[in-house]
Amino acid sequence: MPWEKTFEIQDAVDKAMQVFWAKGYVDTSIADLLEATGLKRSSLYNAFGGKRDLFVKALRKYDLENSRATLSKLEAIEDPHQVIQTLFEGVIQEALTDPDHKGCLLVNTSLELPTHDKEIQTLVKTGFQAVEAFLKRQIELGQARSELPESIDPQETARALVALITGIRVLGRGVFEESALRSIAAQALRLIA
Amino acid sequence: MPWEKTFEIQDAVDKAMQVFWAKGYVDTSIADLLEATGLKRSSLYNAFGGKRDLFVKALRKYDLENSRATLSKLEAIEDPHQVIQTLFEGVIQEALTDPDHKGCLLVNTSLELPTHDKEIQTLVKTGFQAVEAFLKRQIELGQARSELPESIDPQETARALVALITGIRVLGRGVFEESALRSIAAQALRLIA
DNA sequence: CGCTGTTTAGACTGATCAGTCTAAAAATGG
DNA sequence: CCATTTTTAGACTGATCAGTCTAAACAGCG
Repeated sequence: MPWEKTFEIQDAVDKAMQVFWAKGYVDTSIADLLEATGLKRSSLYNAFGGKRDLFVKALRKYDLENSRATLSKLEAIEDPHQVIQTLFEGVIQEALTDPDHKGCLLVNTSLELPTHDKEIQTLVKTGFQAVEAFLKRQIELGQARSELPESIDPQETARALVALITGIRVLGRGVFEESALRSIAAQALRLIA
Repeated sequence: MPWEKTFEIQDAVDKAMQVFWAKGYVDTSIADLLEATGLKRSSLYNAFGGKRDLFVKALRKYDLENSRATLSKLEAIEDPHQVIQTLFEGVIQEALTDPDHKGCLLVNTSLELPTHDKEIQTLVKTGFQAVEAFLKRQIELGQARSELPESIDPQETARALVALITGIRVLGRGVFEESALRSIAAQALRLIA
């Protein structure tokens, strides 16, 4: 018990996350998870409770290490306008370069499990709220520094930007081409100009 | 064969559509469809080919009778600005009043079957393109009548509006409250002002 | 009424699913 | 090197899935 195997466990969650991300919750079978993690059936059920619990762990990991980590990195940029532009560029880059077109696990989950599970629902909700709050802060910061116009409403604009990112995430999975996605980003910048 | 039962068939497709819309493709079982349509197993497999074929029929019906029908109705309004505003109001109203938070079947499908099926993929894609083209036409019409500023790019703006609608459709399923959805609509109108 | 072809009723099939359980293996601490 | 505890291997369970098939009911038409 002092001796621990958290390394392998985190690695397994990461592998599981990739599968859930690519195939969605329902389409991912235990067999898929066993293959991806390399774990054996009993080990998986022993280490995590079952499919749902593993999914929650994977979703938490995604939220922390993909979503929020991205926001943290962006905070290093000083210019708020540049922060938002870079955020949209990153989302578009991900949509264009990912051969599997996985999109965003939080967005995908919000559509797949609309009412099913309270815990997951809350997780998704707070994930989105984090992005909204981040954008609102950046806009306010930009206004305080007179780099963004005072005329725009930070709260409302942040929400619209979240909607646009969500749109890119969904439409980027096969409906829109690169030029269309870039159009969205361009219009997003118009909202903060 | 002269004697026909197209009435009942269309009715069955409609019932099936409601189930697919509410539960998604994978979560809808044949048993669900039998219960909803009132058909018996053999009748369903006889009338339609199977689950996937029935889904395609349901999706086509949705595209025609929900999505495109809405656009047609909106075309009766003369003022393009009013058209777009009414469109957004309608989407928000649907999100707020539907107790099941079903969202939009085309949006839901675009996330559920990203790569699976060529025919469905195309169906979803053209559904979105219809909305984009509609919005582009309205913007151009508004510019021709000098009711909308010449400075905005009809194509780009139309795409951004599609992304915002998609965002509302996704976020309206449980992540955003009424005020947040209204913020998005307000910012959408800023894009055409 | 009786013949023909279609529709219904529902049992059945084989596959797959998530999750459990037992017994062997491995690793710990003494 | 032994005893205790955890981990692994994989057979097994019961449920559910989409889809098939046979036999009975039921049309239409002569």
